Amino acid sequence: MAPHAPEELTETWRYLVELLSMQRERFMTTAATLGLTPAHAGALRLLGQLDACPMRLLAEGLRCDASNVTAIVDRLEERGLVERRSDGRDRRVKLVIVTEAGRQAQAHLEAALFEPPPALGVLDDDERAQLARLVAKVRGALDAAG
Amino acid sequence: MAPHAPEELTETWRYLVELLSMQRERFMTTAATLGLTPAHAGALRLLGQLDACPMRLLAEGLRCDASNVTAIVDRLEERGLVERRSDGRDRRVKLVIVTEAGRQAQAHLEAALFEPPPALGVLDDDERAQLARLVAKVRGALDAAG
DNA sequence: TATTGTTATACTCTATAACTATA
DNA sequence: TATAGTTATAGAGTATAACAATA
Repeated sequence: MAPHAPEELTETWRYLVELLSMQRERFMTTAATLGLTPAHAGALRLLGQLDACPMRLLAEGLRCDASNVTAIVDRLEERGLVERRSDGRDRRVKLVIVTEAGRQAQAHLEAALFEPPPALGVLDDDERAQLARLVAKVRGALDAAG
Repeated sequence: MAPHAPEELTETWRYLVELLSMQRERFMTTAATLGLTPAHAGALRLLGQLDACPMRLLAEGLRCDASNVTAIVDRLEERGLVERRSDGRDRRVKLVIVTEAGRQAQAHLEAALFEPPPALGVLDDDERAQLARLVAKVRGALDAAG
């Protein structure tokens, strides 16, 4: 680790932060287009990682109280994006299932979040490879640090 | 512009987005440490760019209704981070002035937002220069696009 | 008449506590 | 007794409308 960050790196990082801020706005715009608040969009996105998710688990993932999840899933269900289904083994738990329409909404949200911004198109093949290598190296350090 | 983003770039961008997410948490943690909600912290940060900011202008910067700014500035004033002062020329407007304590809080928030994460320390001088060049190029395209 | 900041008010989001049905 | 989901309710955040002072 460097003792303290060099000026040059600070400036570079600042631009990256600005670039990524625009990405966040893109996500919120996409969510609004789908008629979803950021919270609802976040829930739907989280559901993309599990086939059938108990309400309780969803609350944990969203880092909010379980009582809120009821309203959030209500809303998503009204829009036909998810369905509630009983769990066969434990009749207390309700599983949230993403519908086909929900899958499409998820795809839009994922694209808004993770699709590289057009500005990256100015990089040529070599530069893209360079950038990929640098980011991979940083990521390696990140994973090692936990 | 590339016709569509190559897979390799998508993966690179995804890691960058993850890195920024951690940065956002760092900002919120710092805000909480200072006893500020994200909204209040954002207001204080915005005030760092102007010596004396009319309430109305602050509302624009925060992209919220002017009526909210009253409560936000009230809170910041209670904590001794800002002061309200009348404008000499137009007696309708009140200027928000950042106090010395406010300046210190601003510095903490700026650092949390823009200080490069420790993971970037794994890059050596050459790699830092490479990264700076690539990001500068992307930024150039971004500015050109508006 | 228009504008700045404020207040009153309503709607949303989120958290706590109490309730139900299961386990 | 403990747990999953729900409901009732209270607190913050944010928007609209009406108001007083000033332009």
